Amino acid sequence: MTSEQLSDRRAGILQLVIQDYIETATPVASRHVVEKYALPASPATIRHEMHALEQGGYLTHPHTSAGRVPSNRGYRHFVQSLMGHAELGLAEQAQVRHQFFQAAPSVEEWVELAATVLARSLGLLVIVAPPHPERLRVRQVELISLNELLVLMIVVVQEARMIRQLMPLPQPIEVDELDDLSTRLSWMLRGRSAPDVREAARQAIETPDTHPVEHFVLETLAQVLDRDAQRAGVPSIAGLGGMMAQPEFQQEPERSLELIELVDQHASEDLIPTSVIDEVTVDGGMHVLIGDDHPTELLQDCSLVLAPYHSNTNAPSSPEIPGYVGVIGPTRMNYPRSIAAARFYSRLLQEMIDAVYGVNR
Amino acid sequence: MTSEQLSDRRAGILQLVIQDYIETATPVASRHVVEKYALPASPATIRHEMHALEQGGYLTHPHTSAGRVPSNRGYRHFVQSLMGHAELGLAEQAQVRHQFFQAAPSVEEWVELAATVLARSLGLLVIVAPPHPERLRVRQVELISLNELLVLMIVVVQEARMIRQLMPLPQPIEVDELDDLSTRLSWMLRGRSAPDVREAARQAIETPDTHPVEHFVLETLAQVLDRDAQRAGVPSIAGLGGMMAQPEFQQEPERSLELIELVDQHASEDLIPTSVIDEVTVDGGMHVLIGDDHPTELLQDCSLVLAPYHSNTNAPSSPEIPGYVGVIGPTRMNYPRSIAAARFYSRLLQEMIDAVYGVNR
DNA sequence: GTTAGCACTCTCCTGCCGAGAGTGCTAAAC
DNA sequence: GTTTAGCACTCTCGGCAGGAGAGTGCTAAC
Repeated sequence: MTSEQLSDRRAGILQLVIQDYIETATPVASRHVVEKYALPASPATIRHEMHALEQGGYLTHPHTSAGRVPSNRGYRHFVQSLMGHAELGLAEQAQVRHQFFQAAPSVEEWVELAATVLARSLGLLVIVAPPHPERLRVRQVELISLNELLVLMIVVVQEARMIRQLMPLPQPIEVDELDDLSTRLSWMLRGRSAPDVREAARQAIETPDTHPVEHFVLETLAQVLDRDAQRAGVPSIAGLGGMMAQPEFQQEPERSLELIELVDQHASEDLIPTSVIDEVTVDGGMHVLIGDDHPTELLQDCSLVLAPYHSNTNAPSSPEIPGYVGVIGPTRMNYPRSIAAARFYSRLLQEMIDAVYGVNR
Repeated sequence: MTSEQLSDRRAGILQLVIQDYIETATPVASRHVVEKYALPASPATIRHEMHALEQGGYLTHPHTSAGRVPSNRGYRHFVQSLMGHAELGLAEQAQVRHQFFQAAPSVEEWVELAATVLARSLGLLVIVAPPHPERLRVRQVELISLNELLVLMIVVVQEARMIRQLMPLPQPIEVDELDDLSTRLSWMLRGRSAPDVREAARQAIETPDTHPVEHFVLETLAQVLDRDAQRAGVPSIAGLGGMMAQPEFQQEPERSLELIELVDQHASEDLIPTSVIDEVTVDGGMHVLIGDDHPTELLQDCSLVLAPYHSNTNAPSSPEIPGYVGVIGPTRMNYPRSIAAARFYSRLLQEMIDAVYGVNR
């Protein structure tokens, strides 16, 4: 029953109601929609149709004498069938592109820029994550003694990153022993990643003659490889201000507070769980989660537009965790614009990264 | 009249009222303070004294039948005369230090860490800025042709930073002309900073034979030097969640929203204007602005604890803009703890930066 | 199938009242 | 002179009633 086809007029009314509600954020009345869009029918007729749409689960009623509000089902139908395919205006595209060229060409910079610019243009919460290698592989290890008990470890990894780590030693070590250690580690660990390094640490502790510092250094190195792989994927979050200015958050202070805390703590995993990202095909596939599609309870009344992307930067030997552009807003958000923008930004990021860090390098 | 000395008892009562208000965030009544602190006097007597304190401008009344609330003047007196000198507990100091050593040894990382950890421990808004050179001096310029009209400029500056910039060219240039240009610029601009580069650009446009791209590159270079000097000083902001959870912000949604927007846009200059920082002596001098001391209207009901610090990293030739640890909270904030913490973190940052990036490098 | 009319329902705003909390004042006690 | 008890006074806050407004649902006529 609830899966029947909608008549053309009924679908048209649904579309108008949704568009109007997206615009005004107030329940839309039958009379209002008739007057605003000059429909060739009376309010009573529209009421009739609205009633039917409510039966079908596309609209709801906050209370007896209020206008209609789209339900999650209504929004879903709108996104899948009613809304056309939109692209960002060319002028806007050009302007955004220009800003990207102005910025320093680093992935973190672009990710940050994408989040802030997109958030400002949509007035919603935006989370942008860079693509990053699943694990880092050691190319070279350098150990520099700062003083007797403090060593600076510099690790160059094959993924064109340099990692530094300060290490307070558990016991002193001679400078030339340290030099010896670092050349030996560079040779021994080239091309290896964290699990291998952990294994080496285990062996070091079992081998009787090794200096105790060696085990310590290996453990730290493994930690540092993991940590930096994580860090390479840290997303930027922006647009909290615009989001909190949305009327739905003005009403509910305690919900708002929870959201503010998540953003303050950069808890992007709570906003876009990895389970959600895993479900999405990377190649140009957009994903729209509406209302209770979203696993996080806090975002039950929100929608998420997700545009994943990848880069062609990393060697195929090292699998890559894709990046994404995510837009979070009330279910009442402007879907056509948000979807178009998320798609555009994700493609732009991919393009920029490939152009500068890509194969020709 | 308002500057008379307070009797011991009166000062004691003021202190109790302030402590209690800091704790409970509700106006404190005469009866309440007598019972809670078992004072050897009746509520009527305390009322009498409170009245006198109100005459002196140390306390206020939200309305006739409410308890007393400290005024800005009251807080000021508390901070200057009543509150003792506190330091952070040794256990906490050790724990924070440990976290700093765990982190990657980069100034941005430490600044970020300081902001988040301090914000979490105080439940207030924290802004931490790194010290940074006023202007950057060129050491070397590298121009790499990515394609016919796209060049990647890499600038190594004497302040041990590497800057990259993508440049879409206004017109094509031969690869060997480009190589030639980069070696000439490296030689010509070594040790120069943005104003000198601007001057060179001006001369290039007046000299007839120079390639038009040269002027363009010089202009971009000057911009990039300025931009990166700015960027080196970008502060970290954290603790919005804890701040918004403070009762004073629960009441006033529109004020909260403004603050959220400032934080969302990283508008640290609006939160701690440079004029405020300029007034503060750097060497260990703490600054506490209470209530309307603060120039920003939005923060009239807030206080700011400011602990500036500098590094010994940069050459004396290049003057340094100091860093700071700033704590922003309602005037009702816990001053002893906030001041002790800001002092500790600013010293720790200075220590860490000097140890790793300091003179011995 | 469409429409006008009308009763019905629900929200929202306003004003009102009483309880509660705390003070300010006064007069008496120490 | 200081301290205290007592009491009137003031202000806030929560609950409640009532009226206006907004929209619907239904019914009967077109």
